[in-house]
Amino acid sequence: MVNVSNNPSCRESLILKQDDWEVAVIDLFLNAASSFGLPKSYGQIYGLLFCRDQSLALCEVMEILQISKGSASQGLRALRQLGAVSTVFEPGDRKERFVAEIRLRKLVGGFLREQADPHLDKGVGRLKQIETLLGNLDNKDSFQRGVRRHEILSGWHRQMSRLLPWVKMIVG
Amino acid sequence: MVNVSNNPSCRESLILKQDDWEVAVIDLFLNAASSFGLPKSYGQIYGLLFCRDQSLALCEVMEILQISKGSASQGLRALRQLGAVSTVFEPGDRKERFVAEIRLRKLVGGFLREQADPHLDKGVGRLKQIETLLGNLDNKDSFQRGVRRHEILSGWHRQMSRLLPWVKMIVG
DNA sequence: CAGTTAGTTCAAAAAAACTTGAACAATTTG
DNA sequence: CAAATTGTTCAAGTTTTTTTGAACTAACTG
Repeated sequence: MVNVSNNPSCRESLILKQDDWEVAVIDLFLNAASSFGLPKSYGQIYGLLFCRDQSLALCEVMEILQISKGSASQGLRALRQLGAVSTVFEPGDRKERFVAEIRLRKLVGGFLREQADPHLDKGVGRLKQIETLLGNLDNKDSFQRGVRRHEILSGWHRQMSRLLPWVKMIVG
Repeated sequence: MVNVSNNPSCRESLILKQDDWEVAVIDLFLNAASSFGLPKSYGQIYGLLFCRDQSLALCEVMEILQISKGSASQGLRALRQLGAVSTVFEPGDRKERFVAEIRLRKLVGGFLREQADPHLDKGVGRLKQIETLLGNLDNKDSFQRGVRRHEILSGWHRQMSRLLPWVKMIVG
């Protein structure tokens, strides 16, 4: 096995080789990422790390997946932010190395924290804004209709807020 | 109040007028649609119908939201498919008219049925494919690693499948 | 049955999202 | 401290998604 890498600083040999099953798993995560509204490259990166026992460095991720430095850097940062990957420093190595978080509870928790919770918070602000607009209204019919809609939305908001803790619990 | 419409066949007067609070609600749904991975126009259309007591026809949706016939047609079809809008025929009117479904349970149920369930089903196929690829493998280490990953993914799949009925229950 | 009207379809245009890579900052090594 | 290494940033390029609108089908109407 020769060094597939063009970058002499990047680790050589077996680590840069992907098995067929790994390609399939990475593709699975690529699709999953899309359907969660995340860029495909995030899915690929997570999928690669998910497959490996050993941590990988940014340059290895780049070369195995054939993606640019920018994508790898941004993807790894976002995944870390989501709690889906964590960093490891190996002694005598300057490079930051990455491993996948594989506990579903942590993955779901991170996703909800970073994606769902902010939406619910923004929702509170939007509901307040709608109240304000209803306050400035003199048309009686429209006002009553608006109040009813505001009540419905508030109810939905409450139910969604109740749901999230259960999701974390059932998955965890 | 004059007829805002350019299309003489489309209903005139008050119905084409939007209040400020309606604009805000429509914008809320526009954003919500994006974050569920649906086109923004779907959110706008749903939001408009959500605000109204009276059913609206395709041409009214077009004119109020200032979107094209194609968008309105496709959006209404997709929303109906999701169970988020339903159609009404008023006697003596050839046009199909639309109203929003506002029961959260129905909305969530439709979304899960059309979006989540198909992904879980596809997941079964993907897991089978990975098994097959592992079968064709002679490298012992890679095989064992692949089997472990397959087990993890199967576990996740099972947990997600268990979760969905609960979501429908808690929201309903 | 010719003329309207309601609604669908889909190729092309527009907009949005994602990726790239070169310039940059920060750190380490000789 | 100069050179090398690691990683970030972001404007520009690419790809994907969404929207448009003109051509079309179907169904009603006088």
